[in-house]
Amino acid sequence: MSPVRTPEETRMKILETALDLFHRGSFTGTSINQIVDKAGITKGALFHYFKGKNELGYAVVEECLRRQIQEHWITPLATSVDPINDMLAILDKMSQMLVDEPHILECGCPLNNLSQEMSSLDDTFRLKLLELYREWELAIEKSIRAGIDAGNVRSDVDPESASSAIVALLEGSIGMIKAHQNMEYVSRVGQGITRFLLSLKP
Amino acid sequence: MSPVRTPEETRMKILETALDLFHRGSFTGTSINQIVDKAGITKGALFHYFKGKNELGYAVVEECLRRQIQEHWITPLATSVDPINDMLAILDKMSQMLVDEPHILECGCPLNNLSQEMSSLDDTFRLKLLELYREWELAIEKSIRAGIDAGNVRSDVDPESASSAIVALLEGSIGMIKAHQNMEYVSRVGQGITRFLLSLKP
DNA sequence: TTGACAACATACCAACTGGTCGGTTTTTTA
DNA sequence: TAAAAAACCGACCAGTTGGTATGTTGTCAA
Repeated sequence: MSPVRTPEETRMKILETALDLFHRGSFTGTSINQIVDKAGITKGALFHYFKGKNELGYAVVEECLRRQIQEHWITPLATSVDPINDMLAILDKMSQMLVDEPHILECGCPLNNLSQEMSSLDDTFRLKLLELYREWELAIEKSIRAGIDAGNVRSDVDPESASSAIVALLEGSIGMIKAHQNMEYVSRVGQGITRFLLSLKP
Repeated sequence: MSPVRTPEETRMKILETALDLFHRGSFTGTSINQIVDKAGITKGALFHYFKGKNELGYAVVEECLRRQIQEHWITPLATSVDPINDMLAILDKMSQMLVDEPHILECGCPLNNLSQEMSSLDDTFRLKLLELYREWELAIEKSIRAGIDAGNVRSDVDPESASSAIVALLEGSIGMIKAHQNMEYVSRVGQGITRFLLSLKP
């Protein structure tokens, strides 16, 4: 007989439901009642695992969002010596995600959304999100250095400012995509991103 | 004797207070009570001028935010034939604004904030904000065309995708600045923006 | 088998939300 | 100058918010 209580799964269910609702709506705009309803649990369970709504948000950042960044950016770039082509490949995959999961077209990037919403309201949120951004930027920065050494990136590129600009361009683009909500804009801004990345090639 | 009731001023006061609170906080996170308190008026006055909170938001977009975009981007670029240098000059002015009005460092761009927050929640908001973005992009696009004709921009630059990427990069940058909240990051990402713009030069 | 504790459930709370409505005061119009 | 209309006030409303207190149920070690 399978156990009726699976605490790890319950916790995960809460985190994933919260992530999804924060993504589709917003942190402030999502109520605890919505989360417990959609997760099929009760407030008692939620407050058993998380001290409050903010703590739940922090956990979503540190567990869910960190995993996503790791998976999509940090791991693929970890051993890259040709970051420009590798990033273009990642963007191709992302672009495909926009087709497969259309709600991303409307809802944007969960990391960006949460950062835009909470950075000016709660410093703990801001710092936790900033940490993710730093990890992301550093992964790109490191790969650019490797790319320069391997002769795949122009030697006059400054890895620091380039990686910051790349992250800013990507987050800005996904934000604009959310406002446009159509694939024509996606390909238009995609061309712009591609041109920028190619301009870093020797 | 000066009139005790100045309806135009009252309406403006409401709009400006709402803009400021939406900017510092968010649309959803700002209550009507906050707005009327800070504006020194009452709910009766607010609902006399605006049917509801959403209508007030729409008016903020169409009146306040449009004016800001016009003032900072559209007018300066209207007659430009050297858009790269002219945009760099605008960015210099923006950078100075970050020093003079430090709350922009924390609160970001009101247009970007509202767009990120409301695009997936309310289609009327999205379309009104999108209109502003289109005007902004078109102003840049037009100036790039003029720049190409005048020999100040590379002829292989696609004005459409380039203008989209520029707006995305700028909005992304101001969003990242909001997460970082320090001037070092501003100059770092500023270098990245500068490099991108200069890469469009012949 | 039995405590002890973790894992839930549920009823409840004060504070706040956007919005309404009847009334008063000022301004404009006829 | 009278009446109509615009400008504004503030008490009130039903619904929702994040959070709590108290209880019940399942699990597992001793």
